[in-house]
Amino acid sequence: MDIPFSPHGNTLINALPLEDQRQLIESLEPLSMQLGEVLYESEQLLKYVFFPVDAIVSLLYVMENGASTEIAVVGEEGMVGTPVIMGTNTSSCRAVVQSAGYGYRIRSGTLKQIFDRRPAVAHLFLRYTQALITQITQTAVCNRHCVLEQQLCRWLLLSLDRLHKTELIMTQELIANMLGVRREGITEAAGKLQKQGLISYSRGHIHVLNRPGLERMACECYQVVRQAYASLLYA
Amino acid sequence: MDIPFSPHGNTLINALPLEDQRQLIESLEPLSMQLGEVLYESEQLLKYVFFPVDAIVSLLYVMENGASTEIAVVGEEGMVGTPVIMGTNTSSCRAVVQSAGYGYRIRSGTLKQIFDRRPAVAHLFLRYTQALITQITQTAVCNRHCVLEQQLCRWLLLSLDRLHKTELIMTQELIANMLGVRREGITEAAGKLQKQGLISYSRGHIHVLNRPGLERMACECYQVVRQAYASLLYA
DNA sequence: GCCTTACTGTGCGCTAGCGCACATAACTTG
DNA sequence: CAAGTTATGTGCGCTAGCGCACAGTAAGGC
Repeated sequence: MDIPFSPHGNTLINALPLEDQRQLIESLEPLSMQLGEVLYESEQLLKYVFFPVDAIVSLLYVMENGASTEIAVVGEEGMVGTPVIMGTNTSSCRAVVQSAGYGYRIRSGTLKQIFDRRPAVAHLFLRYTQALITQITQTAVCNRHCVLEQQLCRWLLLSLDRLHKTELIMTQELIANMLGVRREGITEAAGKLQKQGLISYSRGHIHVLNRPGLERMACECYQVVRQAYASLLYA
Repeated sequence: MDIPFSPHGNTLINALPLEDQRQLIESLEPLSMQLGEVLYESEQLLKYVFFPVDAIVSLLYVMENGASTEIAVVGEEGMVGTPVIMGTNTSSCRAVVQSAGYGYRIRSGTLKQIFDRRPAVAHLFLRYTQALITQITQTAVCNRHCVLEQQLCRWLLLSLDRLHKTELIMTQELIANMLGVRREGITEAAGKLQKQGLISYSRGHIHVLNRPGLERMACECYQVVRQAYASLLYA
């Protein structure tokens, strides 16, 4: 396969000791992730674990009536399929590609073996999972207490952090599905942000014009999550 | 210490192979947990990990403005302080005793050592943490999409499952703080349940009269969590 | 037994977000 | 470039839950 990988690859993998990294890379398989692609379905056997490079993946819970909520978002800083290392072989969430790009995958069994035999891998991946838990926690809090406009800011910032670009390619419809709200609600909230000169919106293309402003507009939830990921690598 | 422990103790500990169990029990220290007691504060060093026996503990996130949300509830089926085994020494949540009772505690460092050296312990505790993640996930979903009355049912059922009694001792004020809603909202929702003969309420004492009815009234979120914990021990 | 304190019930105006129905407006495809 | 498709903007009535104010009412202390 001939895939134009980002020069930086996946942070989680890069942070491993060289020896462990080599062991892991041997079993990695590059793949391209299309917008909307479902990496795994809820309650389905997790055949692979994924490491995004320049793609973003959403962990989405879908209710019986079709209502959905994004529980967390994963990019180049993490992995998709943490239940595998936790010793479970299914997830209650669906994993959907939210921003197309590239990444790696590895067979669940292979990863679990490496995880069990290599303490440094176990240590780092568990710490990552803890950061993910913090993100899920803040999603729960934010869903309860923050107004839509703030939630949108948090969501945009989390996506920005994982894309390293100022342009996001996503429709309001898509964002609404992720946040579990009406599309019209996003139109309104995004309109306000645009009026304040923080973003510019046009048919599926969002340009972030003033990131610090966006951060000031977001609720505290964003900073909590950011902090959790920032401290991940320093211990 | 002479504490009247429940005959059954903590499920998580009981499920360990005898050898591992003995190792763990050596370092356990019994303690009584008072209603409202804070086992650990958010962002504070986790000195101990706790194993409730007949107490229930809430993991509570408190926002800057004082608004709170319960993220998960832990009883005799689990442990309080999972971040320790994940390799982090703080939590973004506060742990508060929601129903008084007894339990054990163990020094974080000691537990981490046992976790690192005993694969069976690691395996079980990680599986538990995954079930906890499912609970947090459903909290996020429920906060977004379910009406208060359903959420109250879910919450009552989760508490019941951990108490093995039909009487809960908790005020509406307390429940409101846990769910992150107004006390008046609980008055109204509880009133409806009472009118339907599902519970009877009086000044801090809730009697569950019709558990199956309560389950039918709850949203799907409860069953998802229940299922996650049920399958925990069978693999 | 009285009095304080804690718990619960109720009413009322307000707001955020929902559901629905359209009206535009911009890409895309033939 | 016409036509269909997709994305966004807007309006309107509706509901759940909030914030506040206050009225009962049980429980426990002295």
